[in-house]
Amino acid sequence: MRQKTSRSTIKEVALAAGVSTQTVSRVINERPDVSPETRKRVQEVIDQLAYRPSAVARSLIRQRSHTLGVVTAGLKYIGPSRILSGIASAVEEAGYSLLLKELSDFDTKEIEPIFEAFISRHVDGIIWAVPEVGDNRTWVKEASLDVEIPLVYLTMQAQENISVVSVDNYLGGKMAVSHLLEQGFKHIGHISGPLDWWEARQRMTAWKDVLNENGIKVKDEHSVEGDWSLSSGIEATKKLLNQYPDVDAIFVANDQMALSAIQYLRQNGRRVPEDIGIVGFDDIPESEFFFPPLTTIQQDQNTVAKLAVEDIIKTIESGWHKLEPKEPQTIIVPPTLVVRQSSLHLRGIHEKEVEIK
Amino acid sequence: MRQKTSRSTIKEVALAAGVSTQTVSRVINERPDVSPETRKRVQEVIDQLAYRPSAVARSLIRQRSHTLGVVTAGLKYIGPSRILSGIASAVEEAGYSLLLKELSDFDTKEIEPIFEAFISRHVDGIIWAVPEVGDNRTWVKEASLDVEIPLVYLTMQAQENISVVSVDNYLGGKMAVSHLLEQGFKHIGHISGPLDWWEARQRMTAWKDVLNENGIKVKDEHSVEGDWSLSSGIEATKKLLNQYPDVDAIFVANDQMALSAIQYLRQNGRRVPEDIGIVGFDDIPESEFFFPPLTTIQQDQNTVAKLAVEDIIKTIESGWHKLEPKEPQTIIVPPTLVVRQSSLHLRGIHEKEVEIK
DNA sequence: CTGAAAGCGCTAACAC
DNA sequence: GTGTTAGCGCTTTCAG
Repeated sequence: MRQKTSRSTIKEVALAAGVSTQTVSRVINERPDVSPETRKRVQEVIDQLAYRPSAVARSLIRQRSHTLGVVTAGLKYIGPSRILSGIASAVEEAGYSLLLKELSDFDTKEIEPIFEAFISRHVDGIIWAVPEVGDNRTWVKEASLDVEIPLVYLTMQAQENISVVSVDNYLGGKMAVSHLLEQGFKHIGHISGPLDWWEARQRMTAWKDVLNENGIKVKDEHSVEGDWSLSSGIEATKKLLNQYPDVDAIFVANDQMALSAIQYLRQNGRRVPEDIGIVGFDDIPESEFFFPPLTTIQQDQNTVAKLAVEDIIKTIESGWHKLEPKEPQTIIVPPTLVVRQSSLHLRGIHEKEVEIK
Repeated sequence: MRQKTSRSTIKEVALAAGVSTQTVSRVINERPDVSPETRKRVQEVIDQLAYRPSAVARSLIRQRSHTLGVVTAGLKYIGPSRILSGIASAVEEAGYSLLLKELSDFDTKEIEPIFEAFISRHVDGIIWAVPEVGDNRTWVKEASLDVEIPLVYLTMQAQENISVVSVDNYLGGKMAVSHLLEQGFKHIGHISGPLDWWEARQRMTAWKDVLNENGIKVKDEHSVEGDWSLSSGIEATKKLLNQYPDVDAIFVANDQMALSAIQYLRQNGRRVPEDIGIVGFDDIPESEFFFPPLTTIQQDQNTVAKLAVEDIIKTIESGWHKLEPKEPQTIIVPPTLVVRQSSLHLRGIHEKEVEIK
């Protein structure tokens, strides 16, 4: 028969089992110093009353909530939700709960109240999984100064006194552009993300650096700024073709823009990869099934999430107190180049000849 | 100067302000019965010490946590994350916090521990935002029987004694197929989602019903089951063309499969929409920029999320107790047909002639 | 208007 | 082994 009245307390269990609350506490915490018979009797009562210890009361007395605060932004995009998914399962696995806050705007100033809510709920640690846009990093750093709680940042520029876990965007950019060069492309343009995003700047800098290292002059009109969206991919491509007519390959800062770029190019009589090679960034599910399939840089966001959770929990469980300065960790995860058809120039040339015949 | 020691308590504030903790409590709760001078003095101390009342202690004494438990699954897909995003902002707006659990598997049996964790943390209500797959609904219903907490289900079959907020999948399916008929298509096939999903069955049933109502015989080989993924869209299309050679239009149960279907058709020399019309379901961002742009059914998941949150908070704040049987709410949100090029047969015929000339 | 006392559900520290 | 006492940080009586 089910217990349908309100949640039962340790007192009620104690009463029903004829022991003190302390003994019940010992049983539910699996302490050794309880006689087998007592334990059994208490356990039976617990099962019968469907008693569940109150995590709230425990948090109060233990000054530990076994809860992590997680801040995200842009959940409607695929990247942030994949990260959150990774965080959620890692947190779960570690036996913690997850208190979620979503920032409605990337560079919002509602950072204070978020920290306050977390503190007031006694979270044991905070994971800041908001992309670095504009100077939101500065605000967070500011706001986090009087937070005496372990804090890890995701996808943010590594810096002193701050623990960061991130994919190596710069390396990814280098891999993409080097690959295009190896394929024999000579005039490699770039469609960047919004340049107030740190990730976008990293990818763009990598593009410039690789070209420079290979003795290729980079001019301003060789790149166009997009905003990550499909529609901006079309606009940017149009503009780039215009201001850089010689372009024979484009490193596009994310897959969505790359996909719409390909679409636009094909509709305008440019073949991919024969006329123009394309490399994207992210490896979204669509990329593999596009025509032509998109060469791209794969970010292992699951690993990033796991590492961040592991790191913060290690800090928590080591009993770190803000008083001692902590040694911040910087973990950079390398991305992977996934080669598909959209960038295969060498082979593309042959296909071209065959088709033309 | 910043306060760098550990969190301050109401006691410390009281001491520093020379009043009792009770008075401090009155100030932070904005009770009227405090003299202006006292209030001011206390407020100053609060600001100076950066005092934040402990939500944990409050939850304990008030037996209300101002926290909602939310369960999702499949966060790596775009649909669930959009819903979660809507939930998160609605919850925030209502002044609640959000405790998140992700089910690793749609038909997992780890439901019990999730409820237990929520109960133990004294959540005021639970939002079950996991798609109905297989008989997971039954398990949840089972597990929720002894949960004396307001509970709302998202995207689930409406039923007795359960509050449900959902998009009208059946209506969406009808809109899609009716639209294709109006466009003059005669042989409308269907690529469904996995049929252990309730949503997939709803959409499929609608397809059948509309055809039947219009005197069209539906045979088994007129539909193929996919699994929502891009790759399954290709497989399913191949199979459908094979077993239903006359097919001149396809209602595809989600946009991802629709996109890869279009891709496959075009690569195999079938023009969309001239030879085959396509309608999808979901309206993902890509659909608008595809070639041809995809006609689809738009689900307003944000509205669904908002309604669910509003409903549960209303129940909570009405002081509902499980003892009284509650009158469950069923809210069905209608979807919208978004017409783009992929389904325009009437116009398509003219274009065809023009092109051929 | 303000304070003292009691207690939310649990556990730590000590007694027995 | 088990019970008693005290108290986590706050709010709710109820006096004054």
